[in-house]
Amino acid sequence: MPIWIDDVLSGKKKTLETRDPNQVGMYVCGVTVYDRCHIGHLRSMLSFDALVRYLEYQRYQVRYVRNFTDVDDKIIDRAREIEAGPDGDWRRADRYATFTAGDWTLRDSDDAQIRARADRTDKPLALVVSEYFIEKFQEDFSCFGMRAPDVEPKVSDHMPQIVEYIERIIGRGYAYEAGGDVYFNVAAYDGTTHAYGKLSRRDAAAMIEGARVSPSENKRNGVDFALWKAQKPGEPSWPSPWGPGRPGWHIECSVMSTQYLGTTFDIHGGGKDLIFPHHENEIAQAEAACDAPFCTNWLHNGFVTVDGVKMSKSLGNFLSLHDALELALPEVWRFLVQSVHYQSPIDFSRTRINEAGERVRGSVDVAAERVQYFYQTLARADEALAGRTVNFEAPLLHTQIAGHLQERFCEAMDDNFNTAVALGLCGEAARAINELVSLKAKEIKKIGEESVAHTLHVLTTRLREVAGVLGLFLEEPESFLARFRAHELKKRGLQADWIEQKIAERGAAKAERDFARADAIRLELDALALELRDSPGRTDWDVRV
RNA sequence: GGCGACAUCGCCAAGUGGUAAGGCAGAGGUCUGCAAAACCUCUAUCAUCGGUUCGAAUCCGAUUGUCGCCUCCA
Repeated sequence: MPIWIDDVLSGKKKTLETRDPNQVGMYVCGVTVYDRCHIGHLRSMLSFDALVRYLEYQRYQVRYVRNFTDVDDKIIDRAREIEAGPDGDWRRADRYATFTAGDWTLRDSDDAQIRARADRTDKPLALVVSEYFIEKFQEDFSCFGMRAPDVEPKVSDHMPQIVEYIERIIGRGYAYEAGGDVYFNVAAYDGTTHAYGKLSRRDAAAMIEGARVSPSENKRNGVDFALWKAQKPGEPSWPSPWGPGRPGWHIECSVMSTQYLGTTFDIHGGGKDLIFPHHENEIAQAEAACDAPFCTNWLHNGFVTVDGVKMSKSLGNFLSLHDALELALPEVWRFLVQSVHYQSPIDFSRTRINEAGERVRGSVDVAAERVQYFYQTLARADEALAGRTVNFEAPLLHTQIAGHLQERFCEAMDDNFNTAVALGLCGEAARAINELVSLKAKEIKKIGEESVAHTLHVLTTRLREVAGVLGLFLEEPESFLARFRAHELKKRGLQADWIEQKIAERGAAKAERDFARADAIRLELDALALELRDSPGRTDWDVRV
């Protein structure tokens, strides 16, 4: 079955065609390492992680490249701020207006560590900054169990290639040197067989017409963009035919993607915000340098909004990965990301009380509850199946879902990676499992014990397989649920021992048929969002999200 | 100002020509000492208006509203 994708370049939904029918070359724009990552980065990484996993499930051999941009203006700015020290004027800049005390604590701690590292090396501070945040990236993302890229190239390791690439663009007449800078000549490029603006659907002529060149720049036209920037005092630099300097933003992705995937490759991904100018310029540079089509399929993930507003640096309303992990376990975030189609915005919210006084569940909390539900379901099924031999000849029940889960899952994923529908199917499977598990002995006898066991076995196996493609429900249920409880208790400052003791007291009261006292204890725990579940001979408890 | 996207049940969210997935919340039920969990049942004609079509949430036009890109951003 073909995979249909919504390709941004052609603007159409089309079948995924790859150069080699068995292989996919895929490049995803990683992060510029000047600060900690936030849940916008997470969303992007997880969206493309699901995509890679699904392609591999469909037996494609995927070569996955994700870069680090470790040479950039913002990194240099950060280095300057660190140099100025924690009491510098930079602290009062607008972009820090929304910083909380907690934000500053983390910030100061990062800066202090970077400074300490810089003291032990001769490297420019900016490179120490980027190395530090690459490490933090790896640390912060390690718990998500993402499929690791095959290559994670860094700009600083590719200077000769970048210089050579720029020389090629100049050689073909699409770029010019001016005062140690090199600029891409949009007018020259667009005037040929190329079309600048084809990805973002902009009219190059109008942009060239309307753009202004600021007096401080050496550009011939305002839309021209820097391929190489001459060194300014105090900046890290590398040698080049145009004098010491550093690459502009965009060029690194053209160079590194074509180096590792070939001049024409299959999939390019990134956040929607990168369409213009970043990806537009990547295409222009690559097609100017290589004279071959660049990437053939472009996919962009939607934004994360916070209470309906786009999360952005300038608004200061972003949630760092660090804070996100205090709120919820990695798998909950993964579930949240995949419960929404990758192109749609995801609104992140906490549970709140609205104007009408109603409790409105926040998206993270709903996701947490669903993940808990799935693991509880699997735990019940495992328990029901423990020590049983399955008769595969017994008639299958719930055939719509048990017999066709994989098929329907693939249908959903083939349709532009619709993980939202895919998770809906997982929910159907879980409901069927719960239905079977809660059957009474005589109902089971009536239906056929072997049929029930066979169906349960098929449902759990298929559910795990299919959800596993999305990176979900791979853990042992008991181990996940234990961590889940621990995490929730910690957030609320509760102790498991204390709860167990309360439950024991309630058990004693129940044994004496002192139901008033038992109910009082139940209510006390209920007020703390703790649920008790009585079953013959034992009382289980859980946290309500 | 230029360009683009979106508007689906109280909330979240799938659905790109064939008659509205799913989740949360709500109501009723099974179960239970009472509960909870789990399961069952119920709850929408898709912003408005007009058009194309045998047939539209899905295509076209207009209107209203929200948002995004054009400056850093996944």
